[in-house]
Amino acid sequence: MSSATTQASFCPINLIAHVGEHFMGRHSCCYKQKLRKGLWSPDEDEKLFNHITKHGHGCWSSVPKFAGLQRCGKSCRLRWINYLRPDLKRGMFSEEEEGLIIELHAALGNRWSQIASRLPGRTDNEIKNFWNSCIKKKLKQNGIDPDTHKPPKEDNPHKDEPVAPSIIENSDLSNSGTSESQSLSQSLPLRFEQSDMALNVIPEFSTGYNNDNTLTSIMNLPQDASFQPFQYLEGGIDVNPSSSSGSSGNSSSAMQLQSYFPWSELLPDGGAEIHIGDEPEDLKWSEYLNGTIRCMYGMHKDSSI
DNA sequence: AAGTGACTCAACCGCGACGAC
DNA sequence: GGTCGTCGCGGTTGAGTCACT
Repeated sequence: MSSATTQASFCPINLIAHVGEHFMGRHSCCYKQKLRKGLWSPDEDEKLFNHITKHGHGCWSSVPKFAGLQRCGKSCRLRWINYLRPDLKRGMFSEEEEGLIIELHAALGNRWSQIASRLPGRTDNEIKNFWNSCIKKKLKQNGIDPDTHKPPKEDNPHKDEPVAPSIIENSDLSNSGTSESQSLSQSLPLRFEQSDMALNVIPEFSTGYNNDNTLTSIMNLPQDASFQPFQYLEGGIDVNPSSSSGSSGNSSSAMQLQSYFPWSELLPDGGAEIHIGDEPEDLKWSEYLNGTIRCMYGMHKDSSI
């Protein structure tokens, strides 16, 4: 069920029938003031929307009073943020958004508000629901623990390796959005190998945000002569096997990578840095991201997230 | 048509952080 | 330093919907 189909009770343009009289119990504060709780009626939505678009929300606790609502400020704030805000994006999550959510969750954990801040038009609540209802399931189906972003411990060939130094504690991404000028120094050791995979050499990725708020993934290419970047970055790219088969070492792989991703940069150590956000618009984002995710998670080529 | 279980998602709840006094 | 009010966050709940029998 898409959010679009269920959010029909009100939209600023369209008032659609909605059954409104719900009193499901009250906050203590709401009880004291005999405030309403539960689902919002179209009338309430309209009052709140009109008030905030005219006057802004200011102090949330005073909003219900000035908007003529029998609600607590907290409830008004939630309704505005999750439903009435005009900049909200509606409908299903795109593949690109889904991939980004997974990547950000790997870095940030359940910090939904920070994840939401990287997805314009999406709310933390929406992303949290999407994660819990869809992505978790898909990752499990692909043999990935959604909490650790790794295969379950018993199947993890790297289980004896030190656990990724807490991505959350160490990553710049974990800093609350106060400073977007994070460097790219923190690594996300999402690297593992599965013998039954078509892809048997998994490059290691690091991600972070640049000063300009673009997301960058650094792919540390393996020191392996057999590495062919397009085993990983597949999708929408015409891979010429003869050109990649001659690759010897990560340096040439990186060069190949850059020849297909001209906005990427070669790094001094032979790796390549991909700037997500700098790519030409005509690139199929989903295809690129799919490749990235498969890469990060070491999925079988044919598996889908 | 009715019953049931799975699923989705809007909204609630409780808590911590923060600032003002 | 203590108290209070406000805000924002993450976890949880439960009504509504759908699919299946």
